[in-house]
Amino acid sequence: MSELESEYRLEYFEENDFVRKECPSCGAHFWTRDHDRETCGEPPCADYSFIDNPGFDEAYTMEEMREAFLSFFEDNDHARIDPYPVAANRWRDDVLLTQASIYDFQPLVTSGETPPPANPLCISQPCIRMQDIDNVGRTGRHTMAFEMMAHHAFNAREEAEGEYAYEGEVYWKNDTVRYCDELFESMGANLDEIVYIEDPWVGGGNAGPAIEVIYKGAELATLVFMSMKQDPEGEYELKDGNRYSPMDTYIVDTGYGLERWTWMSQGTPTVYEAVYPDMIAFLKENAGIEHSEDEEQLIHRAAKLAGHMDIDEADDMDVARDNIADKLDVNVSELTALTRPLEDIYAIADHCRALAYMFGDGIVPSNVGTGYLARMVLRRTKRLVDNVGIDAPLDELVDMQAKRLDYHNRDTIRDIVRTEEAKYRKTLERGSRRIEQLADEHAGTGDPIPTDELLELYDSHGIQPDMVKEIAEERGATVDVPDDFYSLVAARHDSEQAFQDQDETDDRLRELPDTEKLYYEDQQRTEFEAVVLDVFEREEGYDVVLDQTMFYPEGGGQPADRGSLTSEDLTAEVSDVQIRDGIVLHRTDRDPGKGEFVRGQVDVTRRRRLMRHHTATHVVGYAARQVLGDHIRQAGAQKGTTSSRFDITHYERITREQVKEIEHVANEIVMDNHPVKQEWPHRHEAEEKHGFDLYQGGIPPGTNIRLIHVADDVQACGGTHVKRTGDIGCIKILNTEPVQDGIERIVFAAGDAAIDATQRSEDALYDAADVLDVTPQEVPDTAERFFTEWKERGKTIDRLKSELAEARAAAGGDEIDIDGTPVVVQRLDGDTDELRKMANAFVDEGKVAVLGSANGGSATFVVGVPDDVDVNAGELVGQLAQKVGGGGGGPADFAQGGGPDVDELDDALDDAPELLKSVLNA
RNA sequence: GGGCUCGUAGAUCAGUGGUAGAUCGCUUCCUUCGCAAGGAAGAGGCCCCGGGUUCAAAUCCCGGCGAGUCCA
Repeated sequence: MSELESEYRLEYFEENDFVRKECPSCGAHFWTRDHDRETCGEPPCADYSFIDNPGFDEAYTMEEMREAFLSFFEDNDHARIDPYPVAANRWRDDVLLTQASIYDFQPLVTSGETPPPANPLCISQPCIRMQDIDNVGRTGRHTMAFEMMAHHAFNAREEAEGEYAYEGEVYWKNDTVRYCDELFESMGANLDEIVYIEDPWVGGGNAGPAIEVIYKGAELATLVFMSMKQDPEGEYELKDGNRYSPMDTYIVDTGYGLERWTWMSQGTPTVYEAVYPDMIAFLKENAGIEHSEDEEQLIHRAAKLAGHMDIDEADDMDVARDNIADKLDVNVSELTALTRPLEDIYAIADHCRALAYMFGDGIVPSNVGTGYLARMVLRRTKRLVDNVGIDAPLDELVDMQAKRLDYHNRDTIRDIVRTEEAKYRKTLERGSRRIEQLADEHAGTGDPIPTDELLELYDSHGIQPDMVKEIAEERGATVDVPDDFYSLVAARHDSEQAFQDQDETDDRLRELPDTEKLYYEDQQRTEFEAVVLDVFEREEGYDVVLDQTMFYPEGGGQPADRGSLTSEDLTAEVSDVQIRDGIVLHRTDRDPGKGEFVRGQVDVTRRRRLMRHHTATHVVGYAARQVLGDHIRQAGAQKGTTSSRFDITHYERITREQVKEIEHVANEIVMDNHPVKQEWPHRHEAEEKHGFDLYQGGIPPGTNIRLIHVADDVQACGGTHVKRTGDIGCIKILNTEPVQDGIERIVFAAGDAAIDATQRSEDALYDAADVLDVTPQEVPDTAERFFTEWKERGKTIDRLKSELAEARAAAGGDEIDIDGTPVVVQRLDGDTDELRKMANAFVDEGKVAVLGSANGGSATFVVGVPDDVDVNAGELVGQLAQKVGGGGGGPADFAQGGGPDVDELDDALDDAPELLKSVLNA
């Protein structure tokens, strides 16, 4: 780290008479104007000194503080940028949630491939961090949801001119620190109390020097100077043990916590009271929490020490609590009783904000991805709400935050919360029953409920061990939750996933120029001429590279075109088309020859069908959004020639009624015959105009992107489309199915494929009608009638068999007497059911029944024995069945068996009296 | 995406290879002025679907469909 020391010797520090010091408590190096300062000033090396003693001239609300920050940087020539969604997986696939403002510009802007929306810029980016979830509410300063205010500058080294999407240096370290100082100054802060701690930053393959900004005990900002990338040959070894080397781009990445700044300006006991005063007041009142003057005092004093309550840093929460109680000279349990409900309330307000962000940005609860995170937060919040005794419905609490955040889809958000809450309630009900059952089993034994059971309850049924303890102990069972419970859960899941290697790039391929894509110029044309630039021999066939092509390569869920390439000498069939780094590869069965002129012919019928389905996909997506709500987003799509599937995010099953409505809306768009337009605007222009909903099928790289307009629907899309919606013909939804929790699949057909599909289902109906000999309209009623009749007949047959069995039994059989016991041995070819009924009938008359049958190619025996006769039916059947090459068994009073040797049946029955005799005598 | 659990009467669930069950609910009757409750009788099951193993599958095996849950 010492290698980085020079990185922090800034001219700005020198000019303003800062001194560099080492904290005697934690060893960190820091810069300060106060030459007498000793510690770094950050908890646990110091306490908060701004509670009840705000660090700024005025108290700001969160909204005011955001505006103050952004306008400060606007006045300093930064462009103000609108925030991005919290669902970062909408533009990158390496993370789920937006955790910092720099996430907005990774990876394309930070790497220099795409220009930033402005340079320099400022933003206030909503973020969600799940890592600190256990600290939320307790430390007074941690939140899961927060806004990271930031200013960024994207610099490129002068040597690298022209290689990146931005050039030269905007500003670097000195200006960044100066801005920070000036911002503090504009708020009326005491500059002598600001501490700049040296704290190198490493993460995500990048690194650089960084400075933590501490004021009155609170970390208010982090200034990161991202300038290095991971490199095994690099000259710097950083704290993660890896080596790093300088990059060509270097980026100012700052983070100013909006909530902390607001808190600092108000000096409330906790950050939560500063940022959600109304909601906290509401929750307190609803939960019936009131404090006396003395209690209020105590809470304030505890808050100043609460910086020590950090699960990561303090070894143990209880120790930290003890510490605080000790310093305040009060009883720990008293303090806990006072602060615990407050901590829950703070967490609820924070969690509700996180949920509002998530659902507001279109995340749908699920068992995977961001949806799962949302579900976890919601369930946790629900537990807290119940715990602290708040009776307001959860959707109302979330709505309070959604309203404050000004989301326009509040009805959907509430609906999602209610649906999800109901699901959780069911899970809890199921869980309670399971626990009660388990508790009753173990209550008498004196042993605690086994840990395995606890693990399964949690892992397979989502039941918290706390809940098991609570319910089970009420029923007199003991529960020991092991301390390492969650690591035991983790142990059940340890399976490594293999990473796929990237296929090596072909050097010869890289030399070739990008293929000119004629299919974008005129999507209706299917014939073209081209020059063969190169031919690669593959295991099966050839990959042909042309200078230009009409063939659409597989992409965006649209399958590749097929067709042929014809030269003077031969015609090669094109069976597949792929694109690699801008070069289109045509897979053919013959080699047309490098340098040849060829005429390309795309399979027209196939292409037309694909185009219809592709445009139809946009239309169906738009219609689904109209019918189901704005949260609908594409979660995957695959176009085909006979049908296409389109996966959408939705929180419940799509009903039949909704399907019909979607179909109507979609076909109206078709009938209105809207033009389908394409354009290639600059990506920033497009984003500004249409927002992130543009990127339904993923984010394309590049400065300009292709937009497809279908009626009011706009999407970034690289596929081929029909000219007007009327060309689709018609759209028929064939099916909907759940792909995973929170994602529904719509299967549909367009154009002639829709007709084909409709005809197929009609055929099925007609065939069914034919079988039933009724009209198609009568099929449902008739089917129901038949099914009911069929069931009734089954019952009738059953009854008749019983009656028949009784009648036969009454008629008596070849009854013999063995040692005073009446025995009937009889062959009667019927099914097992009949034999059983007859055997029962004989037994009712006090007779032993030995019945045999040859039915369906095998021999069957049933033996019934009255209670007062000492014969083991199971054994007897076993012996009889052996004679026909099979086996059998059953309880002592009633048994069945059989075997394949039907011919031996009569002999076996003949032997029955003898066998019986020996069993009786035994 | 991966792991685990579960699909049996209207509901909740027993049933681990040998005659499909319990509780609640439902219907009818009795008791009651009426209700709650009680008593008696009864109806109600393609044991999720399709294969396989077996003399025999609700039960065991494989596949599918559906539900739940945990992890990334």
